[in-house]
Amino acid sequence: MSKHAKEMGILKEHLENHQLKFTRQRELILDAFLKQEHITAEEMYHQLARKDPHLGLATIYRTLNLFCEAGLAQARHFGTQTQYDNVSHKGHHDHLICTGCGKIVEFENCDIERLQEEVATKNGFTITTHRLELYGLCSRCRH
Amino acid sequence: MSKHAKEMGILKEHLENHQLKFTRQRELILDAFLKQEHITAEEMYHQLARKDPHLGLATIYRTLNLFCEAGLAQARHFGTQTQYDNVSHKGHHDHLICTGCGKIVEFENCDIERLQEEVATKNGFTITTHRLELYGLCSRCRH
DNA sequence: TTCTTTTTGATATAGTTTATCAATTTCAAA
DNA sequence: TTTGAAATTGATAAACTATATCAAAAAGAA
Repeated sequence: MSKHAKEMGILKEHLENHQLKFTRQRELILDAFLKQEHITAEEMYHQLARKDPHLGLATIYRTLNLFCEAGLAQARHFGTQTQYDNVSHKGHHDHLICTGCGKIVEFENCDIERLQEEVATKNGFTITTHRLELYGLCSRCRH
Repeated sequence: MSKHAKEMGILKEHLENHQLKFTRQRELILDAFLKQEHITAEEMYHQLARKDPHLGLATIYRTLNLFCEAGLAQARHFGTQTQYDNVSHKGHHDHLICTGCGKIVEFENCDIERLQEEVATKNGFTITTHRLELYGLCSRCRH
């Protein structure tokens, strides 16, 4: 049994529910993906080229987008590229980012999460995930 | 005197401090920009094409990036395009995004903003800006 | 006005992601 | 196990966004 049995199960269920097929490539890409916190399609392409030189870039893109639909990944536009975040690694923490030195502090705040739910409900939405990033200066950079 | 005298002043000061010149195009683009909460370069290109058909797309990009440097605008990667947010528009709004149909609802929540400040202060940060995106399904896509 | 520097518009280029399509693979049914 | 319809893949073309290039035009100080 694989180390990633749970996520593999989520993927298989998604595939079944959408008349999609379980392939060697999808298994390979999921295994590689779950080892990362986040990765770009290009990075994964080069990383997997060693294991399977014939794995095409288009397949990587298609598969990572599939993972997003299955709820295993989350796309995030960063600079000019798209980062695919590993949702299972992520937990529920948000980020404080210092624009001076690049320092990143993770935090969790239940009250904020509760208010987010409130806003969503008020607008008829059901939240599956979210992203909160606070940009500013840390104490050292402010001086 | 223009309706956007304050922002025009900020731009002119930035231009002077950087040996840049005040041009008809920069004035035109700033006027159009300040009427929006946020806009893409492409949208602005089409919008201004009616007033000045010869205004090039490259100039729009250059100028919007200039506004970012002057602190008048803020770039935000959204979907495949870059949104240029109007900073002078005080009520910073956040986004509810439907992963089913792509529908986007803007919202504002003072309580959330207050809690964000709290978190930042606790960690020694001073927030200059933030990004909050809630992903989920709208009422129509849930059914 | 003159002259130097910056800017502009048109377009080429770079870089990322998606579309296309013949060949291959999957998987359920026979 | 074999068959066959449907989905997937790999290679590559195409679409798209944003930046680079460069001759011509405009800005602004002298």
